[in-house]
Amino acid sequence: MIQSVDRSLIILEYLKQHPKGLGVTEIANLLGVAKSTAHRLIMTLEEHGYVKQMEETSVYRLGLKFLEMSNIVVDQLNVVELAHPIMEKISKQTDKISHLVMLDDFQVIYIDKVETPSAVRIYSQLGRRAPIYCTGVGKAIAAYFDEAQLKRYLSENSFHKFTKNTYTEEKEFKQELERIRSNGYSVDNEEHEEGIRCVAVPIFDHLNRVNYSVSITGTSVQMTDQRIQEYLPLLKESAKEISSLLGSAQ
Amino acid sequence: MIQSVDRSLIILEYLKQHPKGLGVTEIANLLGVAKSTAHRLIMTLEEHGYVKQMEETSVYRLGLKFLEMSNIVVDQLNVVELAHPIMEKISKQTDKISHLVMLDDFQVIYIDKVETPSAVRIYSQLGRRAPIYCTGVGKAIAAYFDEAQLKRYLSENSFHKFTKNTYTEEKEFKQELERIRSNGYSVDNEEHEEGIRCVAVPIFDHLNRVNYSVSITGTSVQMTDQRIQEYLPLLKESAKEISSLLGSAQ
DNA sequence: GAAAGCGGTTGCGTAATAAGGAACAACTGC
DNA sequence: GCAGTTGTTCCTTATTACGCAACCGCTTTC
Repeated sequence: MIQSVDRSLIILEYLKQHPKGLGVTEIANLLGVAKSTAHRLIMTLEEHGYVKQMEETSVYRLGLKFLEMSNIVVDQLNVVELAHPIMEKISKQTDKISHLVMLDDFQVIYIDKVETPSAVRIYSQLGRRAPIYCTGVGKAIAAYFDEAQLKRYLSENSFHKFTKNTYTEEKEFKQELERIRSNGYSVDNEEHEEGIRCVAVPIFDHLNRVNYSVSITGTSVQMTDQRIQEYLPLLKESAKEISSLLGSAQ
Repeated sequence: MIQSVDRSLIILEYLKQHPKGLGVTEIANLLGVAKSTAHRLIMTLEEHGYVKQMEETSVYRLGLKFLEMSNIVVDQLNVVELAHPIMEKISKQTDKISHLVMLDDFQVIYIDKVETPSAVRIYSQLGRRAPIYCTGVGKAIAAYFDEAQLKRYLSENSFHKFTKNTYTEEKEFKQELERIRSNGYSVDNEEHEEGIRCVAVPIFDHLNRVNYSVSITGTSVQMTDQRIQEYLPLLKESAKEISSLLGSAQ
């Protein structure tokens, strides 16, 4: 591990956590280094566009370079290109948001979203990470973990209670995964965010592994059990289509 | 400038240019350093999620961390949140793509996009940079450069000819900016990409500066002059609305 | 109006780190 | 089975990153 590279990336992490920006002195204090050290690290990040100094306040914020790089990362994920038109169909037919997520380091990360103008407004979901155990999209993937993977997940994860509906017992969670495998879909019953419900199904790849899932998301008022049942055939068919585009035999 | 930080960010740039990924030896060769040096730089980037090693091929690619950071950057741009519902209205009423762009280092960068399922498919525009002189969105901003700014832009810019419609003469370009100020809108007449036309208008901020613009984009078949005239009232009204949300008196 | 304090920035000498080389392991191709 | 290549690890040393001091600009206080 190279200390100065590590430090510069930690600066980026602090700026992530402080959206209004941070000054040189604050960054030096947070990092535990001299102001001149912090300044030089920041200057190097600024040179490459990863940070930007605000004109009036002199504080530094994350730079637009991340948008560029993000664009490239998304382009590398061929599942996004394959799934997008199918998600547009889902969103149009249900007038709801459709999300595509990917498993990464025992969390899910939102890699695409399609919405309609009247769909409930949830901003900047792309790039957002979320837990597995209390999201529909996460549970839809976890249901297909192999035994070793599930064991490792459960040993590393802690069941934080986001809402009154969040599962916090390992046994309950395992039973829920059982139900999901049986039903072929999962539901986030306001387990992660109050007022938000979604239904999700897994996407299988050419090796029949599940690293992605696709969902329909709405408010808990909109997403009644009956409505979910109505949407399920479309969602399952869509996931099947995406899976087959990825080379799955399922 | 800290050399090892600089090097690690240059590695990211190489990975941006090589979407299929690069191995340690290739990166070392491109950087002109020893394999062990390259390896340690890459390991540090990987530790923070900025690169990821592919399982089968051992090559490194850009990591998902960029999606996360991009999410934060977009959240910091309040113009995106303010403009988005208005862009949805534009896209719905015109059945075309609406783009929001921002000026950055004498280029424009796409910071939001709204599309409909039947709109022409242009992937991963978000985060993409484009020239000012041959895009509707860029010209809509450049038309409002002050004299010093325009002078600096013209001294730094080179007029690469993307299509047969691209302006390559400074005089022609200046005359075009004059027309845009007079008309209150600009048109990209397949100047940047063959087959793509757009109409764009500037967005004024509270200091009456123009750092953003919003557009309607479609194929050249769809975006006839007549159709553009039809769309203009909606687009101008929308830009006015966004401008006033940003505190502009215009 | 002057002084104190704070933040951002710069330059220099030195301590600590980053760098390269060598070696090793794993894999591929002939 | 061997040669070649790539990725990875460890150790010594050369080079860089670091911290300190000083400076500049701005704001606040007296």
